[in-house]
Amino acid sequence: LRQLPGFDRFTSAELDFMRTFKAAHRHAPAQSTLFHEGDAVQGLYTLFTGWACRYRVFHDGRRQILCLLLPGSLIGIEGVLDQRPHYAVAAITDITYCALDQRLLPRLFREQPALALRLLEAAMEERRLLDHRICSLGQGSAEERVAALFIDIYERLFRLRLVRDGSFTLPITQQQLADLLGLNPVHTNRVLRRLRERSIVTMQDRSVHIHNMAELYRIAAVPDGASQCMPLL
Amino acid sequence: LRQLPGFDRFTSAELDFMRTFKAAHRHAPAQSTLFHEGDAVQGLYTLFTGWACRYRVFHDGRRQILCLLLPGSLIGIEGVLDQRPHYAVAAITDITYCALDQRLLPRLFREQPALALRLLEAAMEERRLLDHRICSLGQGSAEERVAALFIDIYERLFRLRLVRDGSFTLPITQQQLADLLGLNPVHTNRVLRRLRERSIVTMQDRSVHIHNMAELYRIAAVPDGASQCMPLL
DNA sequence: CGTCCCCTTGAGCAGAATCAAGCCTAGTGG
DNA sequence: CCACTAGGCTTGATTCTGCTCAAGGGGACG
Repeated sequence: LRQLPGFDRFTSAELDFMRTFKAAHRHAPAQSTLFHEGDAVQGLYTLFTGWACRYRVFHDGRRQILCLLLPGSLIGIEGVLDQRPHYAVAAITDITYCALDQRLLPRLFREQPALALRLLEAAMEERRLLDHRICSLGQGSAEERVAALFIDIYERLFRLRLVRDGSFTLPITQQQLADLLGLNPVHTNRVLRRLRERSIVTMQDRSVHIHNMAELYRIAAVPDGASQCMPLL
Repeated sequence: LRQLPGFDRFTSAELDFMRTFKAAHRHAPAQSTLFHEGDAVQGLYTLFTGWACRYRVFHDGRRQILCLLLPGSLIGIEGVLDQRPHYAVAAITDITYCALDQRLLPRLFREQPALALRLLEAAMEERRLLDHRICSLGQGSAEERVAALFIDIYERLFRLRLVRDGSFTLPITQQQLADLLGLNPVHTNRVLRRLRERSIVTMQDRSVHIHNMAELYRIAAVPDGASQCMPLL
């Protein structure tokens, strides 16, 4: 992970600092829950390998997956801020992660301001993802949502060097996909079929192949950064 | 603003530090844009009075309002992180805001770790709001979304002491309400009518009156913190 | 071999979008 | 002072996207 651009900007002093706080290197099996909504979180985690997600469950069983967590994702900051998380975190695949000592954060802010700033940057990056998801859920049709999600995942995996020839593993069920997209699993399936029939994307055996990236972007209708200067009506 | 709980936890040294970086106290008229998507943001703002919002516009004119900004909200952190925002910010009402010097942040992290930590807390609080919105947009029916949004705004205004007897001003049009909810304005109107006819909420002349809070909470179906311990299927 | 989970497909329904028209208020200008 | 306009709100009629219910197929695993 350290090899990757974006993860390589640590000074050796910063790395030493982190190591003193590294409490444990753990792993968790697929489908296990790291913590529930309202639990006291007992540490700050960094995901090393595997997939996880943040999610919320409603009284009646509906579930919304808020965010996919990929290698490098920080998990459970609220624990260190003495808050209770309003969401749960579960491993999707088997995962390995690093657990940092809870008392890290105050010292980190005092002694390693550059690292602290990095933390804020990470939070802003996550906000960007959440904003995109809100646009997708609020304005997108089913097809647009699926396209936007695939692009979102593609781009994150690309930066992690986990894409080969427009293909990547996506170890989630269609049920989970539907919970990400705010769609019914049956309808999700139909949308996937249509995208397959039009030779744009196929999703099989936990892996996604993008055959027509340009068309996928067109469907997703993502507002690109340089876009609109429209007034607020 | 300083009087309010949550805003009163500053030491005088911290206040002095902030003041040295306070570049200007400005105001902007209703409907004006503070910055567009992709603009270089020239400072860090704190909203003092009035309402604003973060939003994105699609190629085809669809618009999603990401977040309402209320007094106390921090605006434009990415400017200080040398990033371009992926969203625009517009004033809804006339607003006044404080502009802080751009070079504040690195020094703040070096010299005022407690303040820096506060910044991270604020970011986490905003993430909580975004997570709720995602749940609302992804899983909620039109009625649930409206109820959840009213509760969300109610709770934020309550903390700002801007609620009286279950009533508060909400200076937005139904069009803008629809853009927040990811709904069609026509349908939004119909939902409002139904809630009015059932004596739950009325929205008139830019102000909202909640007549039956319990029922509103029931409709919103917000997953409460203490809730579910369900597995991820 | 049977069970369980996941994927797939069909039929029918419902919630929300779209299209279209009328109303009310505030602001503008003759 | 009044006609005119524009924006926002309200309502009806119709369409369609996505949901629900239901059933069958295939692979993995005990």
